[in-house]
Amino acid sequence: MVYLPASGCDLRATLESGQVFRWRRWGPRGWRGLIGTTVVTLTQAGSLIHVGGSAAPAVLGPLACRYLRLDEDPEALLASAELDPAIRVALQATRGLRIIRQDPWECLASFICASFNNIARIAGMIERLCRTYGRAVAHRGEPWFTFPDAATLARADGGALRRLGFGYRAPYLVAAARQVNERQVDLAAVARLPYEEARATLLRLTGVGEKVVECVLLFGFGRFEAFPVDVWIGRVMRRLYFARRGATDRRIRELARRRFGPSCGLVQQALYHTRRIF
DNA sequence: GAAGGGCCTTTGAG
DNA sequence: ACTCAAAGGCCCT
Repeated sequence: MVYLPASGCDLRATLESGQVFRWRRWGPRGWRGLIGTTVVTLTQAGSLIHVGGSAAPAVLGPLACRYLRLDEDPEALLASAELDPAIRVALQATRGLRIIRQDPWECLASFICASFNNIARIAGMIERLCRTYGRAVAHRGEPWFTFPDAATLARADGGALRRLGFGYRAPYLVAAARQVNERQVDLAAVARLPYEEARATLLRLTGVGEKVVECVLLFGFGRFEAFPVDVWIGRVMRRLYFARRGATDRRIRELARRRFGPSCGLVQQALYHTRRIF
């Protein structure tokens, strides 16, 4: 077990803001889940974060630090943004919310499942996906399951996924897994591309459209220029900046990019989580 | 090339 | 039991 300085990170806001779907409450201030193949328990202890799990302390510390982005200061990004009062309120209400560094493939697959869906159901779907196709990792006598890799899901049967409750997303997920597995879209290469090229490349994936691609760029590739516009972000942004005028999601995203610059992703997640907690 | 509409599966929550 | 809405994408005008 290890203690890390929280550096302002609030675990609840970070883990329960809809960027990840696999963490479960563990005790009064804790969450348990997996980072890669390691079972990890994170506990908020004031200005410290306690890290336990199925690996040596020397591994757990850096793993959690990187995952929670404790090595970065979000305030630095916000310094150059144009923040009106409504945005400041959202940032204040969700203070401590970090953008997690997720595995690109897990993030991609998760957000393909997220389309026209709700978070409770997404979590259930992903849990069944991992139990069915993931690898069992024993931790203190309990089995936990890793997120299945692209090669495994590329061999999965669409019908089987439908029976797991994936609905019309089942064929999307299998198709995307094949594209990734066959390197039609090389995620490692995408990580090195400039934003616009990375975006265009990811959009070739089945089941990835204008909204999901922004989520993957933000949560999976750490591109803070991304600004996912879902139904809720669309509503609040239209109310704030497009009074009595209809605005397409594209226009909203473009306004956000101009206004919030490199902190787009942070502002978006603050707005999104604000409507979830109120 | 941009924008709008119909259709698609399932289920958690009220 | 019934209804509603959900971190949308695809395909066609």
